[in-house]
Amino acid sequence: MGRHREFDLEKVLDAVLCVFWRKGYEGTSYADLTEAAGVERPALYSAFGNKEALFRQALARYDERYLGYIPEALQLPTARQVAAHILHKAVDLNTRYPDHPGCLGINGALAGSDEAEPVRRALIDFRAAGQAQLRERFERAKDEGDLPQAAKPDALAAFVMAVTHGIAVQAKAGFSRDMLEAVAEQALSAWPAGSSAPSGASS
Amino acid sequence: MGRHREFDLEKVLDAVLCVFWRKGYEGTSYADLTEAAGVERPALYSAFGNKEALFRQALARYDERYLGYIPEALQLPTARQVAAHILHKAVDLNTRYPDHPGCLGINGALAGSDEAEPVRRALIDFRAAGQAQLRERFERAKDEGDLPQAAKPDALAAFVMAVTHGIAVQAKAGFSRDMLEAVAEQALSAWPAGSSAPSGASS
DNA sequence: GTTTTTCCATAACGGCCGTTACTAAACCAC
DNA sequence: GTGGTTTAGTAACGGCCGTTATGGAAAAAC
Repeated sequence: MGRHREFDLEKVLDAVLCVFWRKGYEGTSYADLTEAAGVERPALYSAFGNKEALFRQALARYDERYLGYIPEALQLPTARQVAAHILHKAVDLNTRYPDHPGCLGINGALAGSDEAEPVRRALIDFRAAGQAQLRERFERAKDEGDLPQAAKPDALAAFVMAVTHGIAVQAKAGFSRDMLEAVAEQALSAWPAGSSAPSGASS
Repeated sequence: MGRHREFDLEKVLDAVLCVFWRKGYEGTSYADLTEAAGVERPALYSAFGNKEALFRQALARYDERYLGYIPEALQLPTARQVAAHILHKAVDLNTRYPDHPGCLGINGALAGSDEAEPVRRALIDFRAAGQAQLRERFERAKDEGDLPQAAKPDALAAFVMAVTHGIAVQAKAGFSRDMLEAVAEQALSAWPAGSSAPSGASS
């Protein structure tokens, strides 16, 4: 039934993802995308739909390829370890690729024209989902005595996310990995102590 | 000699500033600007120069009109008070105007097309200048014993800025003021204690 | 081998971008 | 009042945007 596709869908999506990561959603043009992917415009349209659909698929791939450390972190025994794991992995992710520093969720769309509002909304929801996972994990920690009864899981989750976002902003500004590690360490130095740690030592 | 300007330069700049604040640099078009300012395009060009020059003047006005709390904070007696003042005022600034939440420095340009790189650079320098002020202030605090000898002023300054940036990102995502206050408080809860506080109680 | 279906690529679409001639109007100096 | 000068507003510029119609090449079906 007809001609075969001549390019690798995943490779193209990876190339597209890197461009979005570096230039944001609105800052990326189809000229950028075709150059990076080695595929002409109509092929991108037929394979992924329009620009917004393409970005959403790139975001999903970003999640599965680069954000695996979050579910990883959520399974650690103590809340502090969860936070530490997320913060340090975020530092690493934000500085690992000099060609596209920072993270897609922050770089992609903070401000921009009205037309891109749905995409910004998608990114906000994306971050909110991660934060909700974190909050639930901290609620469990509170039940387990790993966080003190006075701890506010939603505030702690928001704090960890805020530091993560701040790190992303600074990574995009060119901060060194060491400096970002120091930021993460400082954020952790005030972590509330619970009455009992379920298992393992702190990271 | 010649015709008089029919509009108030400062009012126009304020209107322009609010648009940039809300939509970022690249996301703002001259159609947006003329509508908000009530002034036609050529008038903006003759009064402020091109779009980049206009943005830079808006940024300067943002500094003098909304970031006065930073020099204010730098004069407080203890480093912790400095950090607390900045964090809480940042929360306030980021949530005070529902029409343009977040802060101009973050909203303005995190990612975008290559053409806007000079503007992004200007914003990065802008933030770096603030961070350098903070670092110098913390170095003084270390000399005064207000911060422990082991404290790293540059890391502390980067941390305060990171939390500030994270708060800006979250404000733009619609977080409540209370939640952002909780984030700021959590950031402060780990503040390193010095051997002596020069004067006054902690905020 | 012909037909049919699918994909690739050139090229073009209308629309908005930032920027600027150009013309008319308003003001000062004389 | 007249001339010189600065501003205001209309309208247009070339260029890039995201998107798509179109025609030819390639592979499967018969």
